Amino acid sequence: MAEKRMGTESSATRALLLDVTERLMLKKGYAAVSSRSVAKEAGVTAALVHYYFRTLDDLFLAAFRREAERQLVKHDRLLRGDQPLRALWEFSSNPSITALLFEFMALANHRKSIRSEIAEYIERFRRVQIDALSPHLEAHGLGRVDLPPEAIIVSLIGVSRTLAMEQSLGVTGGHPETLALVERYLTRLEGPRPAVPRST
Amino acid sequence: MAEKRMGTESSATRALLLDVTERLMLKKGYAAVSSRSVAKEAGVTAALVHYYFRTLDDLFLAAFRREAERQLVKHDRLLRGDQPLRALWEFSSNPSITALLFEFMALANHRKSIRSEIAEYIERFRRVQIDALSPHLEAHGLGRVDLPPEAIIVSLIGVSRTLAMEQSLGVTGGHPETLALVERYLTRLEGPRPAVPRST
DNA sequence: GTCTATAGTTCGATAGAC
DNA sequence: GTCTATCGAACTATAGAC
Repeated sequence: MAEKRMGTESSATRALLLDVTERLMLKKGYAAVSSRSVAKEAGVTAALVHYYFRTLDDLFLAAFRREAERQLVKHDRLLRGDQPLRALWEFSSNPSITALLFEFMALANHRKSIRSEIAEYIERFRRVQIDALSPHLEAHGLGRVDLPPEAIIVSLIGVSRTLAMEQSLGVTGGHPETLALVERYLTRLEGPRPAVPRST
Repeated sequence: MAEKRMGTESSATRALLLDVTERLMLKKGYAAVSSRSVAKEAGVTAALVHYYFRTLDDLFLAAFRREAERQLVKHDRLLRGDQPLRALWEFSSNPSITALLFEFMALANHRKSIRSEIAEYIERFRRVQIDALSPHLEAHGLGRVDLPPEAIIVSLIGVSRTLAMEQSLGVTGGHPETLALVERYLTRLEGPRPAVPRST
């Protein structure tokens, strides 16, 4: 059987469809993404969406990969600065990135092909974090057996993502105390927050 | 205009529909919940679902409330034991409860009526946690200004939920080190894990 | 590269019979 | 309390014209 026609990776329309998909996921959730809703928002027809992405899963996967690669680049750059732990905290506190990751995780929970892709990327981010931060933390005498860099990183990310998610729901109980604790911890390790925040 | 007919709160069928809704959310995600899918799984017709719950939002809300109230009872009991912090850790590490909460949060992100209900319950859980744990932690000299109970609780929950979620995706990077760290921390504060785990 | 047209599903919600 | 029947809408995906 012959191959179905398909759009190329470099197409501007394809990029637009991915933009729209991301926007729609953030604003209305993954369940609001359909070939029709994406097409309408992009000003094209649903058939064209299927021309670039055979199935909806392909569309989700492409959107996830593109954003993950973008974030990996940004992530790498931040971790090479002089306050990598603080940078990691701020990176994983980003509300819209957290919300988007959350949508993809919710989606992944019930779609095999997407789950394995997301798991792979999370592991990849984590390896980069551990590689970048281990020497830095050990220089502060924090690589000790009872406080390994892996545990510091996972905890920091767990707390930041939880705060971000709860905040987007409007929950604030215990947040000020937790933020203050993290801030003291980061200051002790890497000094105070710079007067001019690092650029995004 | 006259009131629409509606089922009563005490109906066994109503309870069954809530059971099915919960099961379906866990297994296939909230997007797989429809009046038809719930009806089919419960062995009734879609019209009957609408007889008990006027809209799908009503169904979701009822399912959330019922489960939240159940968990509040369990939560209360656990926090009154002799290792409340460890109990809180285990409580919020429960994979299926975490997965279900996650589904509801994903749903809530884009449905106003559900969002406010979830936010309210999270705040309620947190107040109970703070009230129960503050005296306990202060007895261990941990209520100090620089390490308030609120921050300990939020951090512990953030880490446990993140580990649970990642685990369900198949991510394990940094988990062993983090689990070991938490275990050492809990042991230092409340002693070792009991030989026979507390019952659920 | 983009469209129209269409097949085949599934959905939310209601009216009204039993 | 539960069902059948139904409206009107939205959905995925494809074939084929332009």
